[in-house]
Amino acid sequence: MLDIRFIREHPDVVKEGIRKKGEVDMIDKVLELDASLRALIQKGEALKNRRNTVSEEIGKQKRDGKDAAAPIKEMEAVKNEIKSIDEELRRVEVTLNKLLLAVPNIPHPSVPVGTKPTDNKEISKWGEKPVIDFKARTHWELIDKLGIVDFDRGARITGAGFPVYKDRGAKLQRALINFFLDEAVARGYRELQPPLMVNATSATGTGQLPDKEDLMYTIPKDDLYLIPTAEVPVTNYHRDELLAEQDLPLKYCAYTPCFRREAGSYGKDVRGLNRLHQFDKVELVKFVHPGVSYNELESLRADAELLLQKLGLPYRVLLMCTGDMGFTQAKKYDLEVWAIGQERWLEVSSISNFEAFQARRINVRMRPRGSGKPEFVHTLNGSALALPRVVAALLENYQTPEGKVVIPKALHKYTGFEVIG
RNA sequence: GGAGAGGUGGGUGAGUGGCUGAAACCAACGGUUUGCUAAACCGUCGUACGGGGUAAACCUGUACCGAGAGUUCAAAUCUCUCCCUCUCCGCCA
Repeated sequence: MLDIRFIREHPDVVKEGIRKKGEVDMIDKVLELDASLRALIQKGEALKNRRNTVSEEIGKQKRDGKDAAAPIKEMEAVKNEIKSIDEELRRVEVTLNKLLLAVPNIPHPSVPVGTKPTDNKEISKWGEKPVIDFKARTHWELIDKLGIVDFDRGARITGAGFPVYKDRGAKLQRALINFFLDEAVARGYRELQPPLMVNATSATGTGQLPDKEDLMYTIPKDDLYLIPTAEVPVTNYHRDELLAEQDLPLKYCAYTPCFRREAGSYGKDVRGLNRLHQFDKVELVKFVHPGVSYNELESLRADAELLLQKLGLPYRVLLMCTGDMGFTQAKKYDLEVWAIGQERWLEVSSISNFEAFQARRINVRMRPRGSGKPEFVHTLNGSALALPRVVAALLENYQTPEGKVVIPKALHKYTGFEVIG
């Protein structure tokens, strides 16, 4: 959510930002509602002022034993007027709020303007694509051969996109989760284990609701949502809190399964582990001072990149263009890892600065040192990392001519084995 | 799921219809003292949205004591509904 005052004072900047993201511009309507809301507030407040003054008078007169019938009569009329203005005000407020929740975050000036994947800017690359003298298998071919993930039985148990990991496949998952968490904790992130279901308020706070409801699995009977990412519960961890400036930045990491409906996906995108309805991820979340959020974004990116480096997986960093960014983000990087079997880049991390967009929705502020007024913090998050595609890249890039897979050294102490197959 | 107790400012916690935006304490912040630290003492100290002020200061209005509705001229305070927390019982991994 954007600051209504900012919208009021810089409508053109906001409209430009919305246009760049390719979203619907409802700013004129917002301004119109805002103006009538403020008119109603002023009218109502004048009447309430009258009510308060006269009521005080009545109290005084009664204490003095005087008759107060006349002012009481007057106040009955005022009371009704206040009530009808409040009702109208409420209606306008609800409409305005609904609209404001649907206004996207505006992109940072450094974000390239564009709508297509080719408008994303590659800003760096790490590692060399492996060179091999045999035909590389895809990870689903390797999985089939090694028997470490069972898609068919998963589909029988639940449905497509819910694989069962087994034997060394299961152990590899567990190893990666532990590796990612240990690395995060070593870099100053506090480990949280949050709920896997959230209520509607939390989902609205991070921006999944109202517009992305179809992304999530819902539990209608209890009015809950399965989390699509740990971002949702972890960012809401400090909802409605006033933080102390000296406690910032607050850095958290959390491992959770993630649940996504992914309606409408098809083709090679969904082969094997490329896109699942349930997958594991370690997420990093930061609450930071608004003045330093772009530095924090870079260090968050570095934290995620380090994992890929330790795993020896070649990757590239993309600065996402305005059209490829989500509704809530001001700036976003994607990390994409090279998978030799599929000969394509796989997104394994998405690292974003939301500025105050989420903080305003979830009402997380910090009190500046000294006597300043509370300010909204900035929130950021990044995957570090999403497991299935890391597994996919690991299998494909570290395969041997015989179809075995060598485990990178950084994982040995977590897996307890050095090769699969 | 059943019974009971409770939800007040950054925190603890007073407050049962008008003089309460809210005592007191703690924390925080500013200062005095001190060789430094600590302690002690003095002072400041809720948030949001308006209006005034060139503006910081400051003055002023309204709202907010879990959420919503109601009673009343007037609600933190009375009534109802809902949410949450705690205790006991039941069920259960």
